[in-house]
Parts: sequence; C-alpha cells; structure tokens
Amino acid sequence: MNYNFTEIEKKWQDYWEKNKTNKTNDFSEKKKYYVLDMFPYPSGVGLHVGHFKGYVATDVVARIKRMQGFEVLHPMGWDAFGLPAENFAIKTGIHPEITTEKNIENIKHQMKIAGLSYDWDREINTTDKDYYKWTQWIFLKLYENNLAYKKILPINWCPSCKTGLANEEVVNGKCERCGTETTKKDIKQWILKITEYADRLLEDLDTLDWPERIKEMQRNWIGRSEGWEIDFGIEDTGRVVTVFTTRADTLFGCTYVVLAPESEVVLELKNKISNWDEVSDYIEKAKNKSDLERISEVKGKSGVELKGLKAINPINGKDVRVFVADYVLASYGTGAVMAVPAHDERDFEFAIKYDLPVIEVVRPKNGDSDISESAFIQDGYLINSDTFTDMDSESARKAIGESLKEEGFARPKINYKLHDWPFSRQRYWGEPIPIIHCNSCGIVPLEEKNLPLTLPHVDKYEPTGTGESPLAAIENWVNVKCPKCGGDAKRETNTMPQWAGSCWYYLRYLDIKNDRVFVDSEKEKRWMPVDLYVGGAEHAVLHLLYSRFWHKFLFDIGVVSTKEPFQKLRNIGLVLAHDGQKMSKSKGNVISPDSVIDSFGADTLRVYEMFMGPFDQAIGWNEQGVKGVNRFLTRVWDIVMENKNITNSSSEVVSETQKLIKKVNDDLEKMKFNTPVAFFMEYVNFIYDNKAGFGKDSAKIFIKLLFPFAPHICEEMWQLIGEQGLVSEQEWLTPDASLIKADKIILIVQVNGKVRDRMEFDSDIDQVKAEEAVRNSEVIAKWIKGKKIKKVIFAQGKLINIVA
RNA sequence: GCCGCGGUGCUGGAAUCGGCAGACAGGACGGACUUAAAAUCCGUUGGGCCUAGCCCGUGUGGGUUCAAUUCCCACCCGCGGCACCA
Repeated sequence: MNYNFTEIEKKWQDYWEKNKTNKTNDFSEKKKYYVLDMFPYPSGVGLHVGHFKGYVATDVVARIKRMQGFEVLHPMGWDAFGLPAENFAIKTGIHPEITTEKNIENIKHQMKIAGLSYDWDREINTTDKDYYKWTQWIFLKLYENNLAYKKILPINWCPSCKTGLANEEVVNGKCERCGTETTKKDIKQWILKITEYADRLLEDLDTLDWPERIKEMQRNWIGRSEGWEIDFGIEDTGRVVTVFTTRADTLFGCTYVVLAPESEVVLELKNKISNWDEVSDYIEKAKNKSDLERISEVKGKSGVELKGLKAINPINGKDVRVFVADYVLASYGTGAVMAVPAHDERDFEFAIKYDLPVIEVVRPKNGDSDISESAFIQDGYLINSDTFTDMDSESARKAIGESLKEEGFARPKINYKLHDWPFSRQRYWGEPIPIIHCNSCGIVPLEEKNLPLTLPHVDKYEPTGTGESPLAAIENWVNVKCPKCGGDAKRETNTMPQWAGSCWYYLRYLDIKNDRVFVDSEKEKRWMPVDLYVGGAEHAVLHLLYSRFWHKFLFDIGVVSTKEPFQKLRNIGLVLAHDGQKMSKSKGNVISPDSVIDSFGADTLRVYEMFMGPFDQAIGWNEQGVKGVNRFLTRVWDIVMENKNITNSSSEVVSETQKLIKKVNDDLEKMKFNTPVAFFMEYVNFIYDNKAGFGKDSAKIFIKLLFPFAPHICEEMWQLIGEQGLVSEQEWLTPDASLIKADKIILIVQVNGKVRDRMEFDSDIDQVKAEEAVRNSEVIAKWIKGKKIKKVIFAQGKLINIVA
C-alpha cells in the first residue's frame, strides 16, 4: 500500500471538521494554554507559504499542548478593514464587504487543507458589526476617560491615499502602505493619548518574554529621556524661552539658544527682530520642506539669527545670541534648545558654520580633550563652571538643575519621542467613530445602547481629500438630531485606522457572541494572557504597541485582569523566494501553499516549513528540499507498514526510541522545530539501516512524536497498525531513562588536545582504568612514546586528554 | 552615527554550563535497475599533501585554556531597526 497523501489528508480533514476534534471548551478541569497567530488581512491573492510557517509552528505547539493535557485555545480570524479592499472598490465599484467575504473563503480553505487545527467556531471578523460594536465601545470608554480628544494638528498626510497617518505609519518619510512621500497637513483629528501610558509601556516590557530586538525597538520608539526644562529670559521683553536639556551639566558652555521655525516666540517678538524679512523667509522655507527633504539634509545645518534679541543664561546671567534653525524640532521637548557647541555634535557643526563661540566646560577624567575638531560629548568633569567646577557630569546635572529650581528657573522633566496617536482616517472602509457634533452642545458621544454605529453603504468610495471621508456625502446618515438637546447635529465622518480592530481581537476570541459585554470576565480570567503569540516582526511598533496601550487601558477600567496581553512573543523569519528575494506578486515569485499541497501534500508542506531552518530566521524556499521531506514521509510510511505485524522492538531500537523522545522534547521546549525534524530523519535512517527489530511498540511512539508536525499521515498509520482512537487523544511522551542503553560509551582520546583515537568502554569507567587502557593502546603509545606525561584530563563519559 | 542580531562546506543549516566541527537535508559526481527517462536503491562529497597516514580549516588579528565555532579584547563584513529627539 502506497502513501496516498491526497486521499489520507482529505479523509482526516473531513473527520476533524465533522467531529469538531479541535473544539475548545471554555471551562474544563484542564490547565489552559492560549496560542495565537497574528490574524491575516484577507488579501485577494491569498496567503503564501511564508504565512504558513508561523501558522504551522503554532499548530505544532497547539497539538503538543493538547496531548500534554492542556485545554488549548487556538483561534483564527480576519483583520478585514483596510485599504486594498477599498482601493479595489474604487476601481470596480464592488463593495469591500463582498470582496472581503470572497477572500476569506479562499484563505480559510487554504488553512483547512493545510490541516491547521483552529477552532472554527470562534472565527472573528473585525468588519462584522457585532465585532466593531465593541471597538466603538472601547473608543467611547477612551473618550469618557479623557484619553481621546479632538484637535487640529499638523499630521502626516499621504496625498495618494488621501488620509492622515500616524508616525508609526510613516517609514523614511513615505507612506507605509503605498510608498508615496508624505506631507504635513493641518487636520482636525481624533487623537488618543498613548503618551499617558508611555512609562508603563516602557517599564512593563521587562516583564515580557519577547525577542530582545522587539523590546529594544519599542524602547527606542517610546524614547524616554530625563532632563531639565530651563528658562532663558529674553532681554527687554519679559518673554521667556524654555529649553529642554539632558545635559544641564554643560549649561556654562551654552553660547546661544536655538528655536524651531514653528516657535510661537518668534512671531510674538516679531517687532523686536531687526532682520525680520530674512527670518520670515527662512521660516517659510523650512515649513515647506517635506519630511524627506529634512531627513536628507541631516548633514549641513542652516539657520538665521534673530537680531536684536538676547537671551540670558540663568546660571551666570550672561547674554547669548538667539537663532531659528530647522535642526530643532518643534514636536519634541519645548521646541527650543540651549546650544553647547563644545559638547554637542550638532551645536558644534552649527557653531563652526556661523562662527559662534565654543566654550569647553567638561573634560574627560584623565587627560585633555581636543575640542577644536569635534565636540566632546561624553560625561566627564566640569571646568569653567564657577562653583560647580570639578564636579562629575552626573552630580553636576543634578546640582545645577536643583540650584536653578530654587530660583525658579528650572524644573525636572521627562520627555518622550512617542507622540499621541492620530486616530482618524479620511477613508471609507473602517469603523465609524461613534460621535456626534452638535452646534450647541459640541462633541456628543453616542450612547452605548446605540452601538454599533453601522458603516452605511455609499455609491462612491473615492477619498475626498478634504479631511472628510466619503461618508460625508451621505446626508441622511450625517445629519442627525443631537441626542442631548435635539438640535441639528452631524455625525463624525472620519473612520478609525486599520489598527483599531486588531488592538483587542485576542479578547474577542474568548467570547465571540457576547453582545452584553465585550468579554465575560470569567472567560477573560480563564484564558488571559496569551501564552504564545507568533507573527512577523514588522508589527513591532505598530500593532504590538497599540494593543499593549489599549490593553493597559482596559485593565485600568477593570475589564481585563492582566497588565499585558501577550506574555510570550516569537517572530517568524521571512520565507524568501528561491532567488533570495522577498516574495511578491509583482515579482511573480510567490509560492502558494495550495500548489505545494497539491503536489506533495499538507504534511510535507508542514514538515518542510519546520525543517527549513530556525523559524525566526529568513530562509529561501527550496523546491528540492520539499521533495526531500516528501521522500522522508514516504519512507516513514513504508517502514511502519512493513513492520506492523512485529509486536516488540529490539532493545537497541527501544533505546534509540527513548533517546528520540528526549531529544525532541528538549528542543521543542526551546521552540526549535528544525532539529526535531532532523532527529526524526536520523531515527528513520537508523531503523532503515538496521532492518530488524522495529516493532509496533516503537512505531506507536514515533507516530505520536511526529503527529504534531504531520497529523494526517500519523492518524492514518495509527489506524492501520490497528490502534484504537485518535493519535490526537493520546498522551504526550516523556523519556524513560531506564530503557536507554548506556552500558557502553565511546571515549574520545586526545593527546595534547588533538583527537588521536576513539575507544569503547563501559560507561562508568573511571580515570585510572581509562588511562591505563589508553596508554597501552598501540595508536596512543605511538604518540606519547619518549615523552613525559605532564597531566591527564578526564571528562567522565566523554573524553580523555593526555598532555605530554 | 547609535541600538539589536548575525558571519560554519557548493546550498539551507547542526554542534555553544569550552570536549569528535560540518548532524539532518538539498545539490553535485559515480554506480545499480530501465530500451530510455522519472522514481527508487548503493557509494563519494570541507581543503591540502609525501593519500595505510598527516597537516590545515567555523569572517580577521590577538588572548585565556590541557582543549575555543563556543569565553575575553580589538577590528572587518552582512542584515534589521532608529536616525538632527537636544
């Protein structure tokens, strides 16, 4: 009987579906394990083999955990709001709902034929109104708690997508979605106060089992820095410029002050500035620069002095000059800096260019530093700093800050690079924001009982480009009566960004039908947090940061019980095309799982995806490798079938089988999937080379171990060797050390650290006996002949090294 | 520039509480079967040489050690992230 994967896989997939084999019970006696994939966007081209690398890995984990006696929650759903479906609608007039539904059907089919063991009774879809009802509900709660506000802000604008974007969505000055260069645009926006959670988002990273680089990226993105705000008075104006600095220790070296071009102070003091024409020219130019231009100009600073203005350094009362320059960012700190050219690279560069004084105030502990060529930016010891001279930088920061604080010139301050999150999009295919704008009452949130606010159908999906979404054109939807006063009012027409639905989806799986509360608290306590979360690293500062923020908020209002949503995170490495390029539709190098399953079967696909290499690493697809895995599975099939009438294995095979259990368990524990597959292959090669002695007892063990990787073939073999029930119902294995043959060992024999021989001994041999045997061996005698033995190193059971 | 990760045969990779470098797989080459091909099976496959055997070899240079892919120092290269954040 041959290995007919097509027939076998169909048979078992039908069985699992019919019997709901993978259904999760909310409350059972078992311990829980929640293993989650990042849910996909249901794209029209379907998923490629790269997506499945992650899905197979979590599926392997889910299947093992079930066998280990856990109640496993392993769900899947669709993150279906987003631009591709909307852009498709613009082109074709077909409603995104229809395209989305079709795409979901296709992808779901791909997942089923791969044998992924999701509990499909828990499928969710973020565009379902019963789902986004609760996305809207969370928004209302954020609003109620003063974490959502509306404000005109110069935000990133994508001229092609015609929508505002968050900082996280702009990559190198370009729109993350379409690659168009972004501009700045003043739009009245809904903003979420993520900065309120900056410290907690930062601190709690330490409690998470996540890849270090993802944590590091979040830390950098949040960008906390501690320092001081220091007031510089502007002479004869009564006006004050406040700067932010982390280097208060260098205050005596401040030789000028720089303002951002957007600074209000500049406009306010217009009349005092003698070269106003020049200044306003500069400001105008700076404002018109795109982000991309600014980035490309990082080297080569420009600026203009505000002539007629003098700022007073509060530490010594000295006059310093005042500049505007676009190397100072309005959006960070106070939009003004004190310039210390001797100890800051940018200030140094600027000072050289405009011939400004450079005063050295910090020296390294030992020896001199040369500040004629470049700034000395490290900490050191103070010089030229009045009573603070000789202090170390760290103490001086504190001392100078405190002394100014006493006089009312300074305050300690913590700044973040993280900005609040612009939360409105001027597009159609997103969750409507449940807000009404009333002429007399202002902003009026919808009442909870009126949720969901459903997304109405429109005729035209084109973005308007005006700061309104296409919803603005539907008059009978937009125009409403104010729920408070009954007067004329309009609905908010912006929609939520694509990240909204994914911020909390992992909670909906716990309780998908609930229309009373967004998650039942017993179920939440039962299942949270997610024990293992697997997905791509590209979400490091988007989805993963946003959802942590929402989760912490939900914790604060008492609807979830954990501080963090995802306890353990692992990233999938990309699957590249065979040419080492990224798979993309445009390059035509995409491998779909369907074609692999068709030619070699789902089990081959699964085992190959795990065998390719470490699963967090980017690796190229190799069709030959797929064939190799298929050969392996065929050989497994043949061996099991040929030996199914043998009851007991030889003691040697029994021993190898136990060793296999141990090795597979050890590596799976470490989230390694490629080496267990290699161990399976080694084992099969061993059996194949020693034909006698492989019995049903060992076959049963092997089938159980292989099952999480290749579930279809294993269920089939289980049945064919005459076993009852399903493999998936069997208990996972732990090795029995007493069955591992360990009476003989191969001792590595070295002379002066070089391997000269290998000798077989009883495993418990001691140094004295080993040494004696080794010295008497012909091979070794040759090497130590005529030499004086200085030392003998003996590593029990492993190695003996004679140093001569 | 800063931060993180990495560098091992022809290729993907294995081996790090320091102890046989190259497991496993692919490819290539040789052979068996076949009219032939595919499939399957057997063998060889890091480099070198004076080829029973020895020497060299894990990015480079140094160090610690009986012993280093593994630990330490300096550097080179690649990938990813951040990037005028004061």
